Amino acid sequence: MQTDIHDAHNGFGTIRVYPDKTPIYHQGDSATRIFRVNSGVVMTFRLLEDSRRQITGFCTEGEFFGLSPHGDHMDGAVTVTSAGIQSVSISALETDAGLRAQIMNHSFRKIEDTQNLMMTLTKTSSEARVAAFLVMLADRRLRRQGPNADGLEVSLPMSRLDIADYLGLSRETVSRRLNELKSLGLIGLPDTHTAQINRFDGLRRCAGMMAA
Amino acid sequence: MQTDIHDAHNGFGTIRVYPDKTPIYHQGDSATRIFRVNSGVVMTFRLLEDSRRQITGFCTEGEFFGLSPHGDHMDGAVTVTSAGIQSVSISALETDAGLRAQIMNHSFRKIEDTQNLMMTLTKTSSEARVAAFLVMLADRRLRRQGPNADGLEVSLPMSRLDIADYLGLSRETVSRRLNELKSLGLIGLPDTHTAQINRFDGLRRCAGMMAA
DNA sequence: CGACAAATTGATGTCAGTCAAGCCTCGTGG
DNA sequence: CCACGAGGCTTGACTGACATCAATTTGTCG
Repeated sequence: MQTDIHDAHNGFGTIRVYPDKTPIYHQGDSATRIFRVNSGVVMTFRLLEDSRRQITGFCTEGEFFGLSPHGDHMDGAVTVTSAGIQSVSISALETDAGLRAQIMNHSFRKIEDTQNLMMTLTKTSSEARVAAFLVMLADRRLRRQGPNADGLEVSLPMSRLDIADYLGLSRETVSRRLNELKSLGLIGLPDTHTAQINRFDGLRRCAGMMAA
Repeated sequence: MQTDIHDAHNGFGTIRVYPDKTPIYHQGDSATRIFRVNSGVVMTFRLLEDSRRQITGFCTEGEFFGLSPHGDHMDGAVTVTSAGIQSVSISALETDAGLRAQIMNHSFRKIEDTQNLMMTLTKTSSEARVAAFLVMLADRRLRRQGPNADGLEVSLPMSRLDIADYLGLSRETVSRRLNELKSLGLIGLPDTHTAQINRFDGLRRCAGMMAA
């Protein structure tokens, strides 16, 4: 029996690997499947008429995306890096109680995450937002790796513009604030797509709240 | 048999009427019940350490609130006006499939609403936000009443500060933009807590996008 | 190695926040 | 019935943070 990726199953429907910058689905497409990131990074985003963009999330291993209330996707999804993605037909929700519970749990968490993001975007300075972004990535990595906080390197596979569209800033401001955090000694930037966390506590404090 | 409000049932647990400005639950409380607005207006909000506040929603007739992923409420809830509120134990989710479906549907819609709010807060001018807020209230009313768009009066039971904390603005800016929309002829303000929609299309256009 | 895209850096403008003062409304008590 | 007071709303002047525009520099991929 050949292992056609379209037919490969491991308890959550078909599995497939996509190269980076590949659209998984488009905003407005009818939603027939539910997706889960197996490896790599996927970002979801919403577009406005005038081509403005809000990135609604960066999904990594284990996270679901593509959940839609009615027929249509309210966001689009694209791989940031090469990514392994599992998917299952939406109809599986009706039969599989375990999956349903998992999705429900994920939905609640998603609401919380979205509200957290909203708080960050509306109540904090550009510096705090960039710091919060780095803290989020670092936390995510720490959850999977050991708790060696300081000295940790996190990868930033997305472009500055992607970060900007996630944080509601301009790409210039993202650049400025990153270099500001660097000159404060909180982080290092060995190369454009890597950040080194020097003082995690300081970064957290920065993310929490910062008047100026 | 006496109709103790605590024991009154109509298919969705107990019913109770609260006066205005009454807390229903507090942020951080353990979540044991799910709520549904029967009449009146309830607002949910999240607080930050330094007493900043983000209002996450104004709930009216038929809307659920108080859904929490884990044990604790991630937001607080207060009545804006006098309000009739139904509630049911969270354990009913396990037994009642219909309720579960309803809640699930609501959760998806909530994610969408929250993302929409986020778009509004991060991508639009203060004028557009205030216009969008009025459009939302008007739409909500139109869904229940006839489709006589223009001339419609919507009530603003919440304070200017509440609106500001919903839209991520200062109370002064809310005030300024409301009066601006008034002098543009799009709305009328017969009194502080009432807005009259004069040109609904214009208001929509304003809400959609506005450079200046 | 060369060309194009992305990122940085600098200069300037603008929108909304803050501070401060005045107004209007409503409830209270004389 | 009216005077007073308190809280919420409005209006104005000023400030500041981030966007925008523009020019380099750096990075990447053929």
